[in-house]
Amino acid sequence: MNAHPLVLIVEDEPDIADLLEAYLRRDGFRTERASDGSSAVSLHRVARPDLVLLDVNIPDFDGFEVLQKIRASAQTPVIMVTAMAEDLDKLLGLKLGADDYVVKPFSPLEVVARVKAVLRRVGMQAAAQPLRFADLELDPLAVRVRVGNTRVDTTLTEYRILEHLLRHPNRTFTRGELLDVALPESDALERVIDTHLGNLRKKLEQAGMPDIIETVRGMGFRLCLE
Amino acid sequence: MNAHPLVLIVEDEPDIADLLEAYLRRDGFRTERASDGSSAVSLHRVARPDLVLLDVNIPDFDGFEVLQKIRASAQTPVIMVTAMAEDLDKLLGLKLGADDYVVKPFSPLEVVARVKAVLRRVGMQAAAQPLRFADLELDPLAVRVRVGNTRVDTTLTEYRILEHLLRHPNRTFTRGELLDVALPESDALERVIDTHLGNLRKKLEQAGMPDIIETVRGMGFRLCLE
DNA sequence: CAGAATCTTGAATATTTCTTGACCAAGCCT
DNA sequence: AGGCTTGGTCAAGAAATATTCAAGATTCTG
Repeated sequence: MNAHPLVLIVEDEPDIADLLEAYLRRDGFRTERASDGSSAVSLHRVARPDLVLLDVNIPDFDGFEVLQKIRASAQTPVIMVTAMAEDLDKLLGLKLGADDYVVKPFSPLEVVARVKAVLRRVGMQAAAQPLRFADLELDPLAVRVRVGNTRVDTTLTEYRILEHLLRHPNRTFTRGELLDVALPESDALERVIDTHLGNLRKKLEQAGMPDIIETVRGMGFRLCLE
Repeated sequence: MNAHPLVLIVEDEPDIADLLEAYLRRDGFRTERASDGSSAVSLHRVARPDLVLLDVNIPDFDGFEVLQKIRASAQTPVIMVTAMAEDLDKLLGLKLGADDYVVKPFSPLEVVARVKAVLRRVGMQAAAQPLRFADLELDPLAVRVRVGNTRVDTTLTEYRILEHLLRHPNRTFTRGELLDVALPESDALERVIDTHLGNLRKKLEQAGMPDIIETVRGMGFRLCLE
């Protein structure tokens, strides 16, 4: 089994499928898509996903039937997605054995959380995708930074600041924003950020990656890509 | 948006609605009220509020449905109000659904603070697209200027002046107005603007974009697009 | 509980940006 | 043209802001 679990998204509205795909990929999942019942079943047979996100209302034949057919051949975890609360009743009544349910409208973050929860339950770990820029590599799971082959030993706060900057490249953040991200519960002065950033810069420079973090005088800081 | 943003309060308990209304008005908001789902939707359509404060438990149809119907036609920011922490699950993520949420019992001051925060966030989103004129590009998130591929290194004041001019092309501004925009707290002489503009012009020229800022003798300056 | 690591603070230092005033150039008016 | 007003440029000093450093506080760890 791969370190990056494969999720099969069965959804006929392309916008929603896009959204889910984007969020899942950002968190290190691979995805496949099907937009109707029969292709969902055949894709399941071929791709052997680790989990299926299954909309109830799809053309061809509906989510209930898909679930049934899937379950006939495998115990792949399935999360059902329904547009209406009424469907939920039906689902629960049928006791078909979906592993979880999500009702539209949903937040993609919530869906990702549930996917992770279900996978955890069945004993699989979601892999977070490392963030990269040039030689800089940042691994959210390990909470670790490397530049090329040398590892950079950061503290957690330094890591958080760097991760945030890397997730929003080029954007300028005020000290306040960075403080929120890196030390949410703290009531330290905004100036601590200067210190942490100073330490971070020093470590990055020693690792051979100087000058990535620019200061925007009178505003804050930004990570400069290019 | 008006100087006094309009908030639609959807709440079936008159006491609570009164309270919210009082606090919001005291802070310069205009308010409208609806006490059930269908009137909420129609009022939203007619009044076009800048923000909706939406209780989940209301008669007719519930807050989630109202949110859905509102979102079907507009991106009006919505803050959900719920009585129970359990509902929160559904609200979390904030990406597809509401912009923020509040759990009862709440302090009206907190609610007002969140209303302001959300409006600020939305206002910033409007400001988030890069401004362009020909090869000139100005990115408000990054707080950075480029001409074609070369970056132009401006100070924050220079940036602010340029942004303001770019947001109101062709309009002539007095030195006083530009001073207000770029250095609101300062009590410097108006002539500082000459210096800052001079520096800005020099930098723009070096980047290959000369003569965009015209001087209007006896008046001030303008950015000339045509 | 001790030791280590990390976070926080304030002071000293360094850097950038702002402001001013002087001087020169350009436009405007009679 | 000549004088007067307004704008441009420059450089030096002032002010604001960032960086560094070291020491104390706090939190984590064994």
